[in-house]
Amino acid sequence: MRMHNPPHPGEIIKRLCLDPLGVSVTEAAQALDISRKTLSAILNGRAGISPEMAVRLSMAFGTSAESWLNQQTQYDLWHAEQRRKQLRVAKLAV
Amino acid sequence: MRMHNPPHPGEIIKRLCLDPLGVSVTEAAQALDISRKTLSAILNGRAGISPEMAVRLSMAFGTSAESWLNQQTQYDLWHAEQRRKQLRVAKLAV
DNA sequence: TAATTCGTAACGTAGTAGGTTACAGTTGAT
DNA sequence: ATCAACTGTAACCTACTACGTTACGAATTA
Repeated sequence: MRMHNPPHPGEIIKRLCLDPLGVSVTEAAQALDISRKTLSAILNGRAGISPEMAVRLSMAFGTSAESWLNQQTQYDLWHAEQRRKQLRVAKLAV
Repeated sequence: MRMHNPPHPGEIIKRLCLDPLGVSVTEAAQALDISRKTLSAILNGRAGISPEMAVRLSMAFGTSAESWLNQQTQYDLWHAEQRRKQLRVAKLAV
C-alpha cells in the first residue's frame, strides 16, 4: 500500500505535457477535441481520466493510453484504501 | 495494444475465487457486504469493479486490490482503444 | 485599452454503481 | 413430488460522474 497521497493525474499532464510544450489549456483542449471546461476540470483534479480520455492523451502527446489510465487507477485506489478499515468484509480465503 | 478481447474481471472472480472455494454467489455477496444483485452484475460483466469493490475483493480473497483494479482498467482500455480511430485528436508532440 | 486566457458557476444529458423488492427457472435433498 | 436454496434479472430508486454549452469575473498580455 502506497504511503503518500499521489498527485492527481491532471497535475502530471500540466507539468509533463502542457508546460514543456508551452501549450495553453485552450489550445490543448482544442487539440484533444474536448471542451476547455473538461480539460480544466482534469488539470485541477475535479475530474478523472476516463478510458477514452486516456486514448486522446496518448494521441496528442505520443504516450501510452495505459500509462495515463494506470495513473488514474493508482490515484483512485489510494483514496479507496484510505477507507479500507470502514468496510466490513469477511475473509473467504487466506 | 492488446490483440484479443480480454475477459471481464467478473469471469476471473468466478473462475479463480468462487469456484475453487466452492462459494456460492449468495455467500460471497454476504461476505463482501454487498447485495447479491451487485455481485451478480459484476460476475456477468454487466458492471465493472469500482475502486472500493477492489478493496473488498482483496479483503475477502487475500489478493491485492491493485490487481483487481488493473484488470478492470485493462478491460476498459481495450474497449476504448477499439474506438481510437473515431477520435479526431491533433498531435501536440512526437 | 482590447484581446486572450483561465477557473468556475449554472444548467442539462447520459451513463454507471449501488440498494431493495419481486419473480421465474434450476437444482438438490428429502 | 415437494420444498428449500441458489441464480439471473427486471423494475424502480438514489447518488455520483463525465461531458457539453453558455456566461461571468479575474488576470495577463499585446
